[in-house]
Amino acid sequence: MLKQERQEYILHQLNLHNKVLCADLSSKMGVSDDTVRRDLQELSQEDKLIKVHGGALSKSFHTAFDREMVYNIENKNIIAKKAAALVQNGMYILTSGGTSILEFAKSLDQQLNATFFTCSLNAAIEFAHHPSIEVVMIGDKIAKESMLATGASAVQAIESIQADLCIMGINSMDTQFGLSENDWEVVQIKKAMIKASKKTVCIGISEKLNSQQKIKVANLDEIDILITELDPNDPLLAPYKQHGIIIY
Amino acid sequence: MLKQERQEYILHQLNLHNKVLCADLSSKMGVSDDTVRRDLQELSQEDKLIKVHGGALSKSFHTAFDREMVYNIENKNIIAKKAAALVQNGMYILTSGGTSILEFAKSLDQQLNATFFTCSLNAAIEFAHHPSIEVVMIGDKIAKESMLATGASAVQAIESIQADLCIMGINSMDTQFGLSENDWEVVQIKKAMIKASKKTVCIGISEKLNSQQKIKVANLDEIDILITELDPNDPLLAPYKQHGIIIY
DNA sequence: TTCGCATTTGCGGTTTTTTGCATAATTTGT
DNA sequence: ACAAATTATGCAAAAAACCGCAAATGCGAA
Repeated sequence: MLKQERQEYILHQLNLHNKVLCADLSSKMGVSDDTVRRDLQELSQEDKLIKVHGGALSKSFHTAFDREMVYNIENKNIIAKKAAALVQNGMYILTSGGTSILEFAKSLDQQLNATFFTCSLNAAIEFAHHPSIEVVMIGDKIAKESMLATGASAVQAIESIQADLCIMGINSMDTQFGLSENDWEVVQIKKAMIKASKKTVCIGISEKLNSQQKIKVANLDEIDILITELDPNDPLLAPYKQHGIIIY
Repeated sequence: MLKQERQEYILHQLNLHNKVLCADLSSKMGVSDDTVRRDLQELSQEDKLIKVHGGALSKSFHTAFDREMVYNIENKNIIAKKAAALVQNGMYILTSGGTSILEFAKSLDQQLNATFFTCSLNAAIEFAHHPSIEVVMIGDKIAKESMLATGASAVQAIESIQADLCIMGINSMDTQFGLSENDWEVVQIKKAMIKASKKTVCIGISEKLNSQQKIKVANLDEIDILITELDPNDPLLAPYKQHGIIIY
């Protein structure tokens, strides 16, 4: 077994189990403990994993959080305020989940009277804190990573709604591929939401722009409005403007 | 189990329960008391927790000290553990919301494989933190005070379920009036849940016993099991036992 | 292919870390 | 104050990591 091969295998196992044991690896790969140790040491130096006595732990599980998180909250706040301005009394609004949406929920005018539909547990809670708006949770099996209700029943429920606005946090957007996601179930939900709304608003920090993921949610022509933290005239947004999307 | 893994597990448990017992940890993780003690000592030196006799306390919790709170949380923990013991692999379980249910969710065995249905946003989130159980959120209009989905659609959804167990936090219970609540919408949900389950388990601190509220949820004969923080032989529970309810 | 060179790998011996146990000391609750 | 439970301490065995070296392997060039 080649060195590269081994190291890829180690990282693969680490993604699967979040932990690997030196002894396991050496017997599985048919090499000596020392070799495994050296592999782990290298990978650790490359910052790919965390080496511990007896094996290694996945890095993603341990850290991975709250570095740029803090930085982005400011931007998300700018976005949230712009989005909140679009909401008017009496509207029926579908929303996805995600941190941008949570900020949006916090930014809503306290006098606002509107009805929000969402599949996201966290978003539902945030909306429910608001004094006057109505919140409808769309239920189904919960996808744990995203805390989103997904499945046929949720899609059906969404299909039975005629909303004025769909406010959607974006993961990836691109002039070629449009709006895309990595999770098939979530994609089904988002597609249904867009279909069920008169207008679709995408919100997200500009980092998410010009990137794509595996599964397409919608073409750009299905998107009506795009909100980022940038100035509407920022050149980064020009290509989207050319596709007929209104930028705020 | 690796050392770092153990320590992360300890901190995780501490976030969940605000308190851990040496003995609990050693049996859960399959290591000796001494090892756990040494782990706690290290974590304590790193300022990650506060070590006390018999276990450790969460740092954040210790600062905000509230006698009443602590007292009730301890009781709710006792209740939660008893309730968790009733759940077996493969079961379909309906649950209501409330703090007792949240504690119950935290106390579930990490290896458990079961499916939980709930109308409570908070409960759904808590269940979804569990590594292996399935969570189904039953959606509808959110009642803000209780963060519960209520309404005809939710009731219908519940009616289409055949659950093994219904675990219900109680607000008021009484030998005369049975189980009662103040919110009409919530009552509809709870009634539907009891009807949809083979067995109904009521959980709640003993304070809630021998009190009644405006609207009846169920007669005592519809309740199979009652769990409080008290010893099953406590005289306070005797009248309920006489009504054929099993006490844990 | 074959040769030479750099890298990689395995092994023996040593050091360090970790863990569990026994016993003594301490704390807790009654 | 006493009995039970919890903790500290010292110690020994096992596991893992480290070190240096020689053999093996991979790789590029002749």
